[in-house]
Amino acid sequence: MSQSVSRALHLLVQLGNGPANLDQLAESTGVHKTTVLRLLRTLSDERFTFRDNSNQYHLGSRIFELAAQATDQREVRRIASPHLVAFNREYGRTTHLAAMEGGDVVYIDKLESHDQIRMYSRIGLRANLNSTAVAKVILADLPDSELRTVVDSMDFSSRTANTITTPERYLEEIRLVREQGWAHDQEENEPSVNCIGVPIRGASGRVVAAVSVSVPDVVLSYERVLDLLEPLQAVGARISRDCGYRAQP
Amino acid sequence: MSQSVSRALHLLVQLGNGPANLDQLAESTGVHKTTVLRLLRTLSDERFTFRDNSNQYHLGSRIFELAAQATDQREVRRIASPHLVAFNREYGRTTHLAAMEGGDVVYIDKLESHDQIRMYSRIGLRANLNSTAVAKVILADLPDSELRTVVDSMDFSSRTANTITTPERYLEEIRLVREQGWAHDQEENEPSVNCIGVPIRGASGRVVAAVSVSVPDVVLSYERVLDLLEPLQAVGARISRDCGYRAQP
DNA sequence: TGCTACGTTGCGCTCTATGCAACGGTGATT
DNA sequence: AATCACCGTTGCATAGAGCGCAACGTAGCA
Repeated sequence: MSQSVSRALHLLVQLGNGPANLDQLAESTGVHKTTVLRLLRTLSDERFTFRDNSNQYHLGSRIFELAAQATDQREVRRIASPHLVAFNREYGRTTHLAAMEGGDVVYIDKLESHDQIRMYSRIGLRANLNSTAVAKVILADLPDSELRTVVDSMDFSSRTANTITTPERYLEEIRLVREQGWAHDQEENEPSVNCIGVPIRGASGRVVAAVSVSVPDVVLSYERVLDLLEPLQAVGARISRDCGYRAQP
Repeated sequence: MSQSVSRALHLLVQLGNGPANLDQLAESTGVHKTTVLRLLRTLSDERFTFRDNSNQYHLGSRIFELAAQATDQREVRRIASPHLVAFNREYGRTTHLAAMEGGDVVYIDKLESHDQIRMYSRIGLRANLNSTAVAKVILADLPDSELRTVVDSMDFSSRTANTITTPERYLEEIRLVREQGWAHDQEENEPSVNCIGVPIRGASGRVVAAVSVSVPDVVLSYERVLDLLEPLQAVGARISRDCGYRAQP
């Protein structure tokens, strides 16, 4: 469909067979040397390729980065599952696993609480960015520039008296989350429901998902929910480890 | 430099953050939705991305393939080194490690024999495609279409009386190599020098390099060189294993 | 010192890639 | 059940991006 893109991709595939120089790539892809040079420049700008001292082109670090991230994404749910089940069995609280999809934070797994009370949430549903612990945890890992973009187009509609409704207040909250490494939601998303969330990191070191527990305050007060923080962090660490994350890389 | 390529790469980077649909990608990259669609089609054609049932785009299998291949390439020399040293210490023969670079097969490591005789070869030097065991082993792993291309533009100049000088004869030889899993060079590259080579496979399953031993017939007859085949295959298997290769995937 | 091989650049033309506007299907909402 | 909104998709016409050519520069080799 798109000629130059197609050609660039063929170059990458070709480099998969081993390093090569301009002429070799030009011949094996049937593209003019000049064009190959310019395509490789673009590829190199984005670290999809690089050139060594002897003018040989190689596949670049971005390929590894993307592969690591993609693996993380594909695997989290499967890897997290047993840990979430164990956690849910022991503490019996509503447990959510959420991940970034496009501009949204989406619930990708959910375990119900053992008591009668059910939360309104469903796998596949979008989590409110401004009022949930999982969203805070995930957004906190974004670089500032991207965070800005997301926050700028965020819907700050109020869901309870505690909902954060301004960008300024939200960015402050994100600062806190970054500092302490976990997030809370004190009746911000649903009245009388408190929630805490922790990040899951993958082999790439980036946050790939978040786990949270939600508890109605008729069951546990906010202070008692905080007792769950330590075990929740432990679960998060275990899942991260299984996803290939190594602390302080 | 190249607008559409640059945009396509940004899409890949964006998808590294998680799956996304058209509109989300259009917004995050600042490119018109229509254009994003067309770029993604090209990317999907080459398996760099794919689309799931709910129209979410994800990073595709090609990324993993490339990452695996690139890792293989980067690591072979380092991984092979101790094995080659051990083999060379035990059998004392000239040992070569070669890999595909561009359209060439290049020596990427060499260990000298313990006797006085030295071969004319050097790390970085290109191996003759039509007359060396390492080249035969590496080319034998190429898909037929690529093999054809290489053979068509191959230099079949004769180096000894035994050198293969026709494409037909060479393709026949490759068939043999594929069948038996190793290659020989009976005084085809240098007069009075016999050689056998075996493949190294990486995590991707593809041949990423080849190891060979070369012995002047004043030192060992061709038949005695064949005694080295089994230990050489063992070394090849060990290196392959360390490169992440798992037999019969 | 001359030669060859290869990376690189400027230029002008062509064809590709792009944005627009409109269509159609699907799923959510009331 | 009906309507609406959302989102993927297509045809078209234009702009300008990408292309190949030819020439230059340079490094390595004989």
